Formats: sequence, structure tokens, C-alpha cells
Amino acid sequence: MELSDLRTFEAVARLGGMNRAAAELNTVQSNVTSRIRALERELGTELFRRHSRGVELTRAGARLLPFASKAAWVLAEARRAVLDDGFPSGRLDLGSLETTAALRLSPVIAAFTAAHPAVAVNLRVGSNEVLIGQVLEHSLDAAFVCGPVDHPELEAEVVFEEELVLARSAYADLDAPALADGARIIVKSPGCAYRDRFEAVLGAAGVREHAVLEFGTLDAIIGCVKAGLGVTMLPRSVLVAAEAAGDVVLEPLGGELAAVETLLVRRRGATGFSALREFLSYLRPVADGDGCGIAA
Amino acid sequence: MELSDLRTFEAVARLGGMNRAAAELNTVQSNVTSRIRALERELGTELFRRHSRGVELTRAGARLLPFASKAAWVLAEARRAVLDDGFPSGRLDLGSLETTAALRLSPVIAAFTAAHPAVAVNLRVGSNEVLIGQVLEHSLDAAFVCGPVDHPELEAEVVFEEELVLARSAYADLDAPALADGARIIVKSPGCAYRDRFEAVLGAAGVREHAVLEFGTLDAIIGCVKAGLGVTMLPRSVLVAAEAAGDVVLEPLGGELAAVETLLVRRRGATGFSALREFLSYLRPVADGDGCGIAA
DNA sequence: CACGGTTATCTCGTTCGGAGATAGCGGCTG
DNA sequence: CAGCCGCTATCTCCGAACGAGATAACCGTG
Repeated sequence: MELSDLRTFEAVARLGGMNRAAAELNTVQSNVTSRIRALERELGTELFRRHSRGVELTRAGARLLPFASKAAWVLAEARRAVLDDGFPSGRLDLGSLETTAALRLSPVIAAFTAAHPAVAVNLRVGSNEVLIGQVLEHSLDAAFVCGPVDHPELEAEVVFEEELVLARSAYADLDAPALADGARIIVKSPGCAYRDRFEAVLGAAGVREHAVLEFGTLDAIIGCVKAGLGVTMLPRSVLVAAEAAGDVVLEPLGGELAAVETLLVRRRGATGFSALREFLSYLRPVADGDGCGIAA
Repeated sequence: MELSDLRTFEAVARLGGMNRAAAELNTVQSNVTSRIRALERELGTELFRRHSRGVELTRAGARLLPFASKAAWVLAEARRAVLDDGFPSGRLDLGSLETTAALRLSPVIAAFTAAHPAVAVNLRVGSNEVLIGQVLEHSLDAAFVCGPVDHPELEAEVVFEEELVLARSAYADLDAPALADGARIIVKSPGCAYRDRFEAVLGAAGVREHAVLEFGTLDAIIGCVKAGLGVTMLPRSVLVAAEAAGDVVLEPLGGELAAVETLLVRRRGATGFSALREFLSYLRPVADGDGCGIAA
């Protein structure tokens, strides 16, 4: 059982056909077939059920599939570890919630890239679930997400602590309560980590009905809040600029619903290559200076 | 980078020479050399420093080595997972402290093997450190050890809780304190998990000097205690037979030093093949019936 | 029934890896 | 210093394995 065998197996399983797999692997169908048959012969089990539309995994094949990816990851990490001579270099794929990226990360990443030009930092913004999934499938090295995260294959540490506050237009009726039945809340697209929290806050405030306005960017949200279209809930640091400009009014939430921790999650056991280790060392002073402890 | 390349690499690194590796791999030296050179060419780094006595790993080679083992493990687990059709079968390699094996495991293993004759259960007795090391290097599937265990790559659950008690000869001067300066303690060979605990108990009791007698088996220890050669500290259940026979007198310790947890440790992320999963299900009722909760 | 799409099988040519012999290097020893 | 021994590097030969292409067989669909 060689790695190339597992690669073809994985491609066939993913694409559902030997022809398609052959195209992706830059070879011809007959070779894919024979490789798979050889693998089946070696393992003594059928891995695919063949039919006229392609193939589908048998139960044994389904059990093998995760190991095919795992083996590929191991080899990829091996290659990286060999080339990693202790001086940070290569790619560093990070993920982040948009709020964290906007307010916390730029100075850290700027300082890091300045000190380590050999590292190609790649920052991808996404929602909590997507980011965590990408870390798990090795598509990201680490991600800044909204805690808590509890997954056996991940380890997380708190790097920032934020205070969630309500924001509404400075030109609205400030005597009325910000949250009432029929309030219109402005949030990011589905999957936003703060959205669930917002719903919980609404529930705690006794709001049973509310309208929702969704936007893809923070700027759009804040712009709409200014314009009085509704109320939003975001980390205070995201909103201070708008508050200083006199456009929005902030209202502290209090209670434990207001505290939100930003975690850096990464795969457990990934000892960490130089670039990631070094990046962490840039991150910790920021977090400490911010008064945030690091939890193991 | 194929798996066979990593296997030859691992053999060369472990044996310190291409000739020796060739002998182990049932091939000739020239092939080993060329495989290694091809690997070095592919990775763009020297993996070995050659000299007239053999080869030694470069730093890059040392970084690669752990991944070679890891890749081999992944493939071995893949093969097992494919052949594992949900009905427990194959080998199940367990490790245990001698005390646990003697008193707790026999009924569980007996019931398990009776119900699952297709599983070849293999029980190896050893000390805490050795067992944990063997679990880490995949030489054991799981091990019963003395807690607590805190290792990022292991997960543990409490399966038994024992009470440590002092035991001394029933024919000794029972009015004198069992633990005093100059006491002779009888323990297992170095590495015994209870020994450190015993030393702590002695310290807490204010004993500054004591003699040590080491034996390899529990029977020898208990025999010597009977004979009045010294005092030992073991789980109560190991000693009840001797107490009932009237040969030894047990003395509860009290305090948190007396409580000892037996953990089942296994590698994290190893989803667990059928045999191990099934064995766990045999274990849990025993632990529960014993009044011991299972901690995740 | 013909057609498009699929997998299985066969053959041919190339390539890759294993076996063996030899050369070259370095240290050790008499 | 010369000879020896153990090691790695390199070369050549050969067989097995792999990739490419063509063809057959199968199935569902229009």
C-alpha cells in the first residue's frame, strides 16, 4: 500500500468514477482501474461497488477514505518539516473572523511580515464553522474564531477578549429601549459567530419577535446602523470609531453574554512549524498587553 | 515521496548505515543508496551525513524521522480499519500494571475473550512509564496505568478507583507506628507507580530515613510483609486475601494520598477499532458496578 | 435499437527499481 | 607508510511494474 495508491483511491472516491479520477490525476482510466484493483487485491476487500454511472464506496472503502487523507497530510507535513530549518519561511495560512481581522490582526501581521519576509502570510476571512472545518482539513494552519471551541483534534488558546456592546443610531429615539419586540437587528450572513449570541441576548431581554437584516461586511452593517435601520451587537473596539464620530451610540450589555473570547485554534499534535511558532510569539505580547491571559 | 521510501529512510536512520538497512530490508546496499539519494533529491536536502563508519542524520533528516514512523502507523491503522467490519477481530494489545492485571482484569478479559473468540487479546504487564511509552509508539492499543496522565496525544478515562493501605506483618509489634524513621519499605522494581506515592506518604508522615527492599512480583512483596521484613503500601483489594488469612494487618491511610485512580489510556484520535470499542463496553459496567464514575 | 457513458481487459513500450560488480573514500593497524 | 577493512557511490543489466492506447462488455436513456 503506497501513498500513490491512496491518492488514486481518494480521487476515485471523491469524484465517484475512475474516468474522472484519471482526468484529475493526468493519466488514463485503465491505469486507475488497475491500481484500484491491485489495492483491493492487496487488502482482500472490494473498495468500490461498480455500476454503469461510476463507482461508489463500499463500507470497507468508506473506512479507508479518512486514512487516505490522513496519509497525504502526514506526508505534506513531513515535507514542510524537512524544509523548515528553524527560520520561519514558506506559507502560513491563517483564518479569522472579519471583526478580529479588522481590528486586532493588522498590527500583528504587519510586524510579523516585516520581520519575516520569507513567510507568505495568507489570511482568509470566514465564519466560525467554516474556519474550524478548514483547520481540521489542513486547509488552514490556524484560525481566530469565537470561543468556546471543544473538539478532540483541536487545541485553542484565548488571544483576545472582547466586550460586546449594542449600537444604534445616534439620531434615533434614545429614550426608547434599544431592544424591544419588533426591533430590527443587523447581522452578518448566516454562520456569524456573534449572531447566535445576539439571539440569546434578545431572548434574555424578553424580545420575542424581531426582524433581521443581513449584510456581508462590517462597514455595511455599521452604515445601516448609522442610518437608523436597526441595532447591531459587535465588539466595542469595532464600533469606537463610529461612536467617536458621533454617528452611533453604544450601550453596554453587562453580564456574561457581553464577554466574548477570541481563540486561536490549531490542530492538536501539530508540533507547529517555525512560521506558526514565531507568529504565536508575536501574538502573545499583544494579548498580554491587552490584559488578556493565555489559557493553555 | 512514497511510503517505501520512508520505510528505507527509517531503517537507515535507525540502523545508522545503508549496508545494515539493506540487510534488514532484504535488498542490496546499492538500492538503499539510490533510494535515499532520490529522496534527498526530491526534498532538496541532505538527510544523512556520510562518513566511513556509516551515516548519521542531518538536522533535516532528524526532522523527517518522526513523520516516517507516523506515516507507517497511519497505513497500518488504515489496513486494520479496512478489515474491521464492525465485528471485533484481530489483535488487541493491552498493557497493565501488575496490580490491576491481578485483581481487576481477569474477569473482564475472560468474559471478553469468551464472547469474542476472533480477538486475540494480548496483555503485557509493565510500569507506568513503559506502558505509556508503548501506547505512544503504537506497540500497545491501550493500557491500564496509574493516574493522573496528562499528555496531549493521549486520552484517559478512569476505570477503577483503589484505596491504598499500609500493610505490615500481623506478628509485628502492632502498638508501634507502622511508619517511623528507619522503617523498611517493600516496593516493586523502579518505575512502579505506587512507589512515588509511598515516598510521598513517608514524607507526609515525617519519616526522613528508610530502607528499601525491591521485588519484582506482588507475591514476593506480600510474602516478605508477612514475614515481618517491612511494610508495604498497595491497593486494599490486593491485600484482602492476606488480611483474611490473618497474616497481615492493614492500616488505612486516609487523605488524598490514599486514593489512586486506574486509568485506561489510549492514543487520542484513534477512533478505536471494533475490538477496542467492544472491550471498553465490557469494562464500563465493571467500573460502574464498582461505584466508579467514568470521566471523559 | 442506437447512443453516450461507464468499467474491465489486453497489448505494447518505457521506466523504475532490484541485483550484482566495481570504484573510491576514510580510518585503522601492523 | 602500506595494506586492510568497512563503508558509500556509481555503473550496468534485467525483470517487474506502470502508463498509454485500443477494444470489449455493460447499463440506462432517448
